Amino acid sequence: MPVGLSEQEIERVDELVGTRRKVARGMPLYLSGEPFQSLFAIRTGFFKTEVVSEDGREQVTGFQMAGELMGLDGIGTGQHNCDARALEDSEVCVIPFNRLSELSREIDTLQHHFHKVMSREIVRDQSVMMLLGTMRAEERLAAFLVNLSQRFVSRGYSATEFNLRMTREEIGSYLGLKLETVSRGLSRLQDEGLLSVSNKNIRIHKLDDLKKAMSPRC
Amino acid sequence: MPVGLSEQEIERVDELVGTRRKVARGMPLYLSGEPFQSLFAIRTGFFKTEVVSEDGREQVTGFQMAGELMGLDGIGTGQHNCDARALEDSEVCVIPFNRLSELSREIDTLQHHFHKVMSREIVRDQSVMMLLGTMRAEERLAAFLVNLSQRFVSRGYSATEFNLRMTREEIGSYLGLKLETVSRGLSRLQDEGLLSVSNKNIRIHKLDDLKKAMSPRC
DNA sequence: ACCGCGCATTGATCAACGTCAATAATGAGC
DNA sequence: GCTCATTATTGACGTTGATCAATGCGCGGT
Repeated sequence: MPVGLSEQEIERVDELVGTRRKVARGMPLYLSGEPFQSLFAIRTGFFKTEVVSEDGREQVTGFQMAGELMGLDGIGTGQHNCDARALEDSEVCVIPFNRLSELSREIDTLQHHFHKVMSREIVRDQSVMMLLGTMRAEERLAAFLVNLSQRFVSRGYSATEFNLRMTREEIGSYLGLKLETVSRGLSRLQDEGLLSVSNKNIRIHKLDDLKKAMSPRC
Repeated sequence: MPVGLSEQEIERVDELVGTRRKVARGMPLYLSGEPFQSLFAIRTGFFKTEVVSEDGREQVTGFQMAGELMGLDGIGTGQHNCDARALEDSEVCVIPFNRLSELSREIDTLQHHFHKVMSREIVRDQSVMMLLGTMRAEERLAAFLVNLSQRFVSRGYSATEFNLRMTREEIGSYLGLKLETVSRGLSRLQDEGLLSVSNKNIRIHKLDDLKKAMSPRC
């Protein structure tokens, strides 16, 4: 992942991320409470992370796709603090954390890179807080779809046509809404002509207008 | 902050956090968009952090008190991504980030400690996401007060009697509520006999019941 | 290809919270 | 100590999204 390394350094980073692991759709990569030992970089596939509170409430805290790092929440306590579950058959690289720590003490580019990744995770979480704290249902949905679109396009896929890997209920959990509200919101965006929904397939017709729909009503 | 260092290491960490800075009530410690250079550890006082979105929406993302670290959000982009503002006259230690990076490459206890702090920040943000996504107004308020109580008690102050440093509006922004809802919620908790509110002064009478009030209604 | 269950859509109703408004109380600054 | 602006409280009403319910559809598994 990091750039600007020497041949030799690249080799050492490569052997750091030696082992791989396949996770079948629906199966956990890790569960809350399990001892933390490794970070995971997604090679292929799609995951959700979910926290469960003491009183049984569940909340999806994020959806992760290829190239993204999972498990950062476990460093602080030495135990994973959320469940990570594959939304489709997936493959991850296993990154033993103590070896990452050692290596990042020697390769400062790697250290910087790792710090940046953690920091961006904090910023990402804060923007979700803003979404949950200030946006209305349809705005949240628009923001969610625009975010997905951008992440797909940065991976070389279409910005305007993609398949959702998660259910309405999971989207709702992530956005702080009930699944019915998600469904209604999608129908409404469709009625307004911004996109077409057919189950999990999304075709965005007016990406600009969808971005505008993230802001308070006209 | 870290423990288990040798005399010499402690000395080096001490000189890392050399300079201090006073921030008067209402003044910013840093603003969104400013270049990121340092982290800040609060010595005394009380801060809020606040993000402002493109369309002008504001959201308080946290309240920080003595011993807590601010500025982690700036590492990823090299710019601060939120405003940090003092809620009372405060003093912070300035921690130049590149020197922290260097030193943490040499002192692995420091490195581990720093990674844990960042990770805990991620976990904290996720629990706020859960609060915003799943809790009702009164539950959010109860959770907020219990959290404050715990943080005060871990600093040697009373768990049951303290002064809020922030306005109802700031509490509301943090909890995704309007200030009127915050005010009504506090009045309601008072009517139920769980606590007494007099402006910014809070006296918790039944901490256990307040904790129960964080869960869905009886 | 078929079956069955999980997932999605849509409608009707309701409660929670937001909005608007009026008033009261505080405390910061002079 | 006084004054004014800021902050807080409370009420009446409106809106949004949750809840309850019924139906339909699609996809995974065999």
